[in-house]
Amino acid sequence: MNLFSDIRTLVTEALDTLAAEGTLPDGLPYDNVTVEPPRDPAHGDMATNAAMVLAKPSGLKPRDIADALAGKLAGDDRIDVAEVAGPGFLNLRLAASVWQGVVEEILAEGAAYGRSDMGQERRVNVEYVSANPTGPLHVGHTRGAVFGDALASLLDYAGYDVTREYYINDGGAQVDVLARSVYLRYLEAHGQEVAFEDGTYPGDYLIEVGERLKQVHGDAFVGQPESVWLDEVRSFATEAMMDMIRADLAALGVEMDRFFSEKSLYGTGRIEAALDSLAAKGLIYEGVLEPPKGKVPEDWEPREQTLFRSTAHGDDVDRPVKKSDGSWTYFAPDIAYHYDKIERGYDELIDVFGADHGGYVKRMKAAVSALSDGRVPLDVKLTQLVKLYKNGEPFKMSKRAGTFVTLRDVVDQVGPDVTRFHMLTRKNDAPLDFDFDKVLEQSKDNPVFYVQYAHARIRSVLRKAEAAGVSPSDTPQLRDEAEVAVAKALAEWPRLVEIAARNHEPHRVAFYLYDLASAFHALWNKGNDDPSLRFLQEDDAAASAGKMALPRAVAVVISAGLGILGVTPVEEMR
RNA sequence: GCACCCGUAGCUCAGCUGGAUAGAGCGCUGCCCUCCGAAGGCAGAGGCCAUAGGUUCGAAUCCUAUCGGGUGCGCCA
Repeated sequence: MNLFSDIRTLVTEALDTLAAEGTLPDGLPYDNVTVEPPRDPAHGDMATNAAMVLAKPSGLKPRDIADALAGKLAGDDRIDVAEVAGPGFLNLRLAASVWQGVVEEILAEGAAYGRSDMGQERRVNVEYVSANPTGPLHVGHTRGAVFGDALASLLDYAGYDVTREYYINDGGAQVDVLARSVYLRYLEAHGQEVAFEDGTYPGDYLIEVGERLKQVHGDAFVGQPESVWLDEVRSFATEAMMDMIRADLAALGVEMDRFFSEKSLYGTGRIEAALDSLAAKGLIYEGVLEPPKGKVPEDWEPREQTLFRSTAHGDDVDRPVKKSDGSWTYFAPDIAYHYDKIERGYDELIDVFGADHGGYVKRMKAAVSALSDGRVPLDVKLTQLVKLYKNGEPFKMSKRAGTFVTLRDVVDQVGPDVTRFHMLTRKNDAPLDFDFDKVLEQSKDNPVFYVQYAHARIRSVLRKAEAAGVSPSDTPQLRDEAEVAVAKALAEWPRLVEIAARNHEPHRVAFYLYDLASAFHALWNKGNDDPSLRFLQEDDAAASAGKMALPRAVAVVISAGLGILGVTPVEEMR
């Protein structure tokens, strides 16, 4: 159930009636008719712009339409007052029974309240993290992981059929570098002195991998040329890194449905097939790119390459798919990968990248548009930088100095719940401050705490009620405006889910939960002054029973919201 | 030079498919705090929504230009 869409239906039905009666012309488009909460609560509970939107197509004055509409709506028992205001808004004040009904509905539906069928089971592939398998996940990956995972859950909640996917970049030169680095650690494990030159990964996390390589292969690779060991060491090392990455993700509570290997695209004709598909559409050609305007690279020289005519699908310049030596650019397997996703039948694709890959968006969209003939939309979400702080002081990261902060560092210090919630307290494309101390602070300005606290308070009250022998009623009595305000916040949840899902913006859920918690805490605080507003009515089990309904409904919605964010609601805060 | 993202209160940021008098937290000012669960509560001040045009009944939101910040820009992924 969604109160806003219910009322909108009421409005459009009233419009139909007016049309049938001849007050309005037939066949007016209702597409732009909205029913929203007005910004100013003094304007009522809901407002519709129907009269203004329909004024032009009907040739009538907005106020005349609004007056007629108000007359129709006033007859519905859900509407207390319908009044015309401003340029033609129709403000609706809903009956008290409506808000009571919302709470009853939530208690009846439980976790299903707020779920939407908006997605119509359309298949969506959300690709996120996709970090190179050359080391542990760092903070930047953490944000992408949290964002992608919450987005996937949100879409699932909104009725989509979601696949969570990780693209393993195990086909390029960087995994050769990884293999050589592990080989050095392997030699080290055999007691040799080694030097880590530029172009190798000196990280300590490879020491163990070198030792395990020794355990498996003994000294078989010692003193041997690269041609002997490279393939074996590369796959050994890549798998070791992916094991580590999977464990990192698990620590954060992220579980992928599928890991897709870039390497699996090579030597299998998959890349060729994808490019053939583009070639068949006349989008592949041999050509020479113009040098970039302004800042020309020093070693620039014109060169003929195999190019994808991405400009035909909205890109700024055409993009090379082959290097001058004939090997694929990194773009080629990416095209093949997205071709694969399209062939697997997804209705919609979402890629989550770090903001430093922003320059890659247009060509990827162009590729998907070309490969699917515009049928499959690709949305690319970029996650901005995470700035780390400790005690309010910027925390400098340096691989060299060993102060590199990994996902594991973060999760070990503050836990997965705090990490996840805090990472969603900003829009994905806004930079995020992450202070190791502040995110653990128990105060109102820490949304993580504030929302959890609301849930814990409710659970505490319910435990006390149970101990006092109160059997909670499903029928609330909402008398005070603070109680009604909470019910109104609850009524917004289904609508919020759809807005957040439509925009691919899970942070909206976090902000909503903060607002809901805020309304709940306000009611609680009011109970401090006015005992009649307390949930537990001393020595009055019957009164307490009725008071339990509202907080129970709040707990249901907070749990559902936190569930989307991947955060566990707590029972107590001690 | 070009592309993308951003520019909203002193600070950090929300702001729905365009909707009415633009919101929250911090900070600031004032009052309250013998309160189911302490990690406080209530109220107030504070804005040319970067700037200038345009679209329309209506623009923080859409379009154009300009200014400022960030990111990226053919053989790194």
